[in-house]
Amino acid sequence: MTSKSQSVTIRQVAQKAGVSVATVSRYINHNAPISKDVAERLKRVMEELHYVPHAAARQLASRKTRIVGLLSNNLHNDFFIPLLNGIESVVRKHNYNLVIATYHSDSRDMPPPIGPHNTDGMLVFSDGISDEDLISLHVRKFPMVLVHRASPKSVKIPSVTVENKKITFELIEHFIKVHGRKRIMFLRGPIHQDDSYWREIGYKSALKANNIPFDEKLMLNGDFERDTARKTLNNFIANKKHVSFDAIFTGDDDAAIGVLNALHENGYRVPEDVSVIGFDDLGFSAFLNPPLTTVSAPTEAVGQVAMEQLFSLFDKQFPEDITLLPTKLITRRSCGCNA
Amino acid sequence: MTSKSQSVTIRQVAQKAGVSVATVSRYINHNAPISKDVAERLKRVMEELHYVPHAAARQLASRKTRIVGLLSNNLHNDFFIPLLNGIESVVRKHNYNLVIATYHSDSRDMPPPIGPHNTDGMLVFSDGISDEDLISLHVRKFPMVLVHRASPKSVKIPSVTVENKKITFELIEHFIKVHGRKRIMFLRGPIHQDDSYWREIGYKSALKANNIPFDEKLMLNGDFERDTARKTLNNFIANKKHVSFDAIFTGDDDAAIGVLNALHENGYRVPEDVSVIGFDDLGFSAFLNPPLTTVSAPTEAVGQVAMEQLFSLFDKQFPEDITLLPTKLITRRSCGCNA
DNA sequence: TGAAATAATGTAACCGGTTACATAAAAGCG
DNA sequence: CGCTTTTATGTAACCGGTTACATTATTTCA
Repeated sequence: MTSKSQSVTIRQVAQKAGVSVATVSRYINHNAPISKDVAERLKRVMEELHYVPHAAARQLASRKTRIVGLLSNNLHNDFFIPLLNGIESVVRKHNYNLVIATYHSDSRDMPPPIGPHNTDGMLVFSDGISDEDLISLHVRKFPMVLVHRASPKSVKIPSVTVENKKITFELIEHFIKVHGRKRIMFLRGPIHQDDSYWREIGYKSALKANNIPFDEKLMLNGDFERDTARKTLNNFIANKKHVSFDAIFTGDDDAAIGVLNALHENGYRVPEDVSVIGFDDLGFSAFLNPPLTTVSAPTEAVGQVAMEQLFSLFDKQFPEDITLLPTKLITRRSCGCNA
Repeated sequence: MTSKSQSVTIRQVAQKAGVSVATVSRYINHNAPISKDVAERLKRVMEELHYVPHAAARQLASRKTRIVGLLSNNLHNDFFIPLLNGIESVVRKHNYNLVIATYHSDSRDMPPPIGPHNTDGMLVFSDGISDEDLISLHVRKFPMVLVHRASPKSVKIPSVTVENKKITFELIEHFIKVHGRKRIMFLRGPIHQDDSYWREIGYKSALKANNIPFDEKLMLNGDFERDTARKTLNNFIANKKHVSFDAIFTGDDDAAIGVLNALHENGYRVPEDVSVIGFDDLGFSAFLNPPLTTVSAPTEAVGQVAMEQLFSLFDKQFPEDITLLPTKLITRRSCGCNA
């Protein structure tokens, strides 16, 4: 053994088995008939040599990476666990690899770390990448599926997310009709985030349908993040003592944690003083203090469906433009139910 | 434009800029002096052509992938969010890509999806891969760092995890000395899991130090998972009504959720009837019902440190064999404190 | 039974970069 | 000012696979 840790190549296998490299390649890829005895010989030799085909060489020659990407602006939300599990299960089933990267389009001069140069396609979560970049990749035929994000208007990139508007309408009406709340705060998510947009629409239309005027002072930024939500609400309470509120739709469950925290720190009782509803129904939500009323969203299924759609694009099949998975209100104590 | 979506190659760039491919390569990699005007010309041409170097080709030629892997047996625990964030931040800083894969060594006949053939090194989380495979990779000089797992005895693979034994000793004593508990249950994690092992040692030694006999009926499998923990405890309660218990160390916070759930379903009050302590201090833990007493573990830092160590291996530097990050008991209501 | 189809394999070009080696021009220097 | 260094660039082999094309052996079948 020389000092250079030379890896075993297909030619070494071929030589040792007394066949050509083409035959070895065919054996590896099962894409041409191989005689019984040659196959057995190859199997044995490959084991003896611990041969594993070099991924980059295969990729270069075959023009396929068997890698799919997931691009996101960050990985902070607990929500990623079910999403990732859904994605990963499908990737594994198809025998692909998954690369995960975060990217903010404001990190200009850096191109997205995932693209046609290193993957066969990708899932785009949220607003990590600009419409412009998205369109540019799409016209170059790079397979993509959007997750919790709408396609830019000028193109049709498949998009998978959950029903937001209708359920938000319902939950706001729940505040109003079941618990008699009128001063309902909405912590929206990141600006331009698509779920947040539709939740906002649902929020406003429910207010309107119930003759409650929209008060922009009650719509704050929660960023779908624990810490932002907590800070935002703390600031609000500190600076706007005169602005009353009796309910909060926190945007999502992660933000709900920050909200419960801030309310608690400031002496508000939930649900007596303030009624609270989240979104996602993460694993811990039923066990918060108080148990969180929330919207159950099939996040793992979103990941699975999106990834299946990406694979269907590889086969030149075209999924629905928009796939909306169903959501459902889960009432627990934080809104005032089950007291 | 021909119908084949031929990607732009380095030769096209070279030709259009009137230089050789070697010069283009040098410009891309900044590894040799380039004259000012050639550099500018190349920059312009590359932009015009939307040139992006083909990853596989670079990998094949340079013998480096600039990809690191994370191998795990699953991605179910919320604990992964901080871990992934720690890992990802370091990966991004070094301008690498991250591939994530799950793998059970019992899925025999399949080799691990991550290895020398497609990455420059990897982080191994937990028991997804056998000692045997680990050793085999290690002797072939594949850079690895273990996360929350000990190195096989016969080799020295750097390992990063948290202080388990001492803190578990402390928290068990907390049950005993502060809250007068004597029938303390321990839900261990997956068998052979290293953290679980040391927590078990800490548990037993605390019992011994306080003259409480170890009762094996009180040590059950919780798997560090919500659902397993809930089922295990439900079964226990159903089948062993005669076996009393007044405290539970749940193993980790995720399992704590299942435990709180099961206790609630069976009419036990926490902390009055049963005192509960978790491990990890995940984001939601302070807001469970009741707020969970737990051990704060620097999970994000574990991810960062492990990944930094992996990169240091690339530079032929050798980190500590074992890195133990500090842990701390956080008392909240579930144990009986702050009542 | 001879022609056509099929099975099994080999040869060598090619995928798109990197880099060792060579060379020419410019700069440094005694 | 001739000689050594340094700067800037080009040529072409090479990384480890895949696959088009060619070839021979074996079946199939009218």
